[in-house]
Amino acid sequence: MCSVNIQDMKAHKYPLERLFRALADPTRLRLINLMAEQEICVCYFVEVIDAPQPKISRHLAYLRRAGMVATRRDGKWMHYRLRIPPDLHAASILKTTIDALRRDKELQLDFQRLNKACCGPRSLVQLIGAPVPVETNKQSIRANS
Amino acid sequence: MCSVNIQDMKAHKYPLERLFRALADPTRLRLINLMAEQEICVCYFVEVIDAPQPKISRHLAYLRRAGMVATRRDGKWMHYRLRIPPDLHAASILKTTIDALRRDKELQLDFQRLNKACCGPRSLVQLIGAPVPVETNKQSIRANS
DNA sequence: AAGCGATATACGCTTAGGCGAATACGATGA
DNA sequence: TCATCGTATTCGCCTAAGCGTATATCGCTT
Repeated sequence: MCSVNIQDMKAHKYPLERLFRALADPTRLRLINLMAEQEICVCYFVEVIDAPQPKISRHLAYLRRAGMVATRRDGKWMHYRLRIPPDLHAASILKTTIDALRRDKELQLDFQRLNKACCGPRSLVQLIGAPVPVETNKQSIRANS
Repeated sequence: MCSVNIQDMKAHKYPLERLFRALADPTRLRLINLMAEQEICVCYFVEVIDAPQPKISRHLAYLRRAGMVATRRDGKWMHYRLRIPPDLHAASILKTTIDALRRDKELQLDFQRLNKACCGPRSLVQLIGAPVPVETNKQSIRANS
């Protein structure tokens, strides 16, 4: 269920290199920002980021190969959540990154769009019965803040 | 003297993206590790990392364009030092990165090679009168540790 | 001014990785 | 089992950026 295929991980010279490559893309930063608190369904990513679905899936696949997210299937829907890196330095870097993203005006709009898509009058939840995001990851990425 | 050409900086969507791209390369991580405590002359980078000089210069130029290093000319020699990012989150990420690099066995060897190149019996200092590295950056990147 | 040592840049090539469009896959429900 | 919906992957194209080699630039020294 939580597919994280070790074989898929590209071998980089230093462990942190993989983390930095994963973080070096604006779309992936937006995805990570949205997943910071909650497990999120792919359909919300597509709605909020307003990009072609294959683009979203490709970046999620990149994060999966980098070992940064875990997945959970729920019928037709696929949910993604952040994984806390086992390495303490990497975890610290990711946490600081998320804190920085939360302060970005533009990324705050993503949360607004997520709320609207999720709970608004014409939300996906009501229109097609999409699953409501749930706070998971109890030992959350922000638990130590 | 401290050339940091703002125009050169490539425009990325989010400020952190530039930082992550700069950190997403093994050679640049080695350079950053070596500069963590001291201003370093290019000739030592070439000696320690044991790579073609143009490769070193190119990666240093990348770091310069990303605003991560400052330079000081001393006759024929060019010294590079880390700049503390003005953004607090970026500074924190860089500091954590350096802490992580210091724990890497392979990168510790770089310091050993630096010591040998600098102070050993057949050191560059003695052979060609290369400048001795000096601890600069008094408000050092590690000052707040 | 000429020559040399230290460093920087230009050139051509190669690869990683981004994109849109098309298509494949997998689960559900008729 | 077949259609549909949500998601993933493939394809072809393009750009960023890595590399080695060659060459340019910049200070110093004579």
